[in-house]
Amino acid sequence: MTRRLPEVIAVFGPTGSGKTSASEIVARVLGTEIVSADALQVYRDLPILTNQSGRATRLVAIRDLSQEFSVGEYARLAHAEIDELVGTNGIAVVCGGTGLYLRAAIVDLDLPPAAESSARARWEALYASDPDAAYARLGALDAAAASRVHLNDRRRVVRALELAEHGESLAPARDRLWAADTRLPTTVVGLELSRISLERRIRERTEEMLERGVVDEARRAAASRISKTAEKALGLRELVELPLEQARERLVASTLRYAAYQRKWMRRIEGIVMIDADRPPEEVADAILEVARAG
RNA sequence: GGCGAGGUAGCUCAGUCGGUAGAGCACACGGCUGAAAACCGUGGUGUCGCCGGUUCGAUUCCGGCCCUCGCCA
Repeated sequence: MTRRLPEVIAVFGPTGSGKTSASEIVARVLGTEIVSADALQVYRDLPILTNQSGRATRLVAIRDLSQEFSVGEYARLAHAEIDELVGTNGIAVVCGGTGLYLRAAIVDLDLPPAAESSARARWEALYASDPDAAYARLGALDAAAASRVHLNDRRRVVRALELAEHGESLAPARDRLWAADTRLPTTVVGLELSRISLERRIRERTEEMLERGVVDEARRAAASRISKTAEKALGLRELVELPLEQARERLVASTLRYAAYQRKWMRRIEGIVMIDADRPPEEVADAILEVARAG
């Protein structure tokens, strides 16, 4: 008899680390399903560009391109999916490359509420006309939040003002972003890969995307109404605007850059167990299961 | 071969009326609590094509050479 498994296995890693294939095997072995932690895979009209798996994965392809999406919304949905899987199968696999979303899935971030769009527009306007005044206003309303936010960080200054206006604060009561206290017993695994292997995989995958028709996908997306969150998908603009050769190189380069950013997240997460991902998915899956069983 | 334009950071380029140079992007590091594939902060990484001349001092002015691009042969 193996040791008791955690209720959540979270798999994090850079794009191209093979976390999806490995997680699919893990989920199948454990008789459960995957909850995605990816901010762009939520969009249903970008299956190729955002590397959506052909298999059913929760929280993938749930939004139209015209819709905004956010961590707050994601956190609620993810908790519901995880709780359901744990209820029926005893365990859930969370897999994704968006660091903040992965954290939001496994930790209770206790995010303050969303702002009304009229309030946001009002503060945006103030910031646009006079950033110093907006920042000074924040200092008066919520000094703690102001001290955490830089004057030039328009997005956060505006957000902090929205919250301060309603007696909420951007400065959290408890800092849980990096803390190890999870909602449920959780094992967090990080997939590691040398830069060389990563680059090779990203190049291969980019070729594959082109063969599968990303250019058309991007053209269709660009022609439709697209939200601020969806338009950030790497390569979307380049694939539409640049000649194929240039678009290909830019996509590879920006994906590599993104992978480096994801590595930063991996390093920050407390209690994460790193495993070598430079081997076949079956072996990676075995390694993940082993880590999970070891507690 | 002739004429013209150019050679400055990893890339694209600005600049120095002669006092060893700076932007954007890239890169590195850091931050982040409802846009996170987002947003923000800090950092210049350099034989200023090569050789010589003038000068206290040349990346800058002068001469020669090399290379790139364009036009004409």
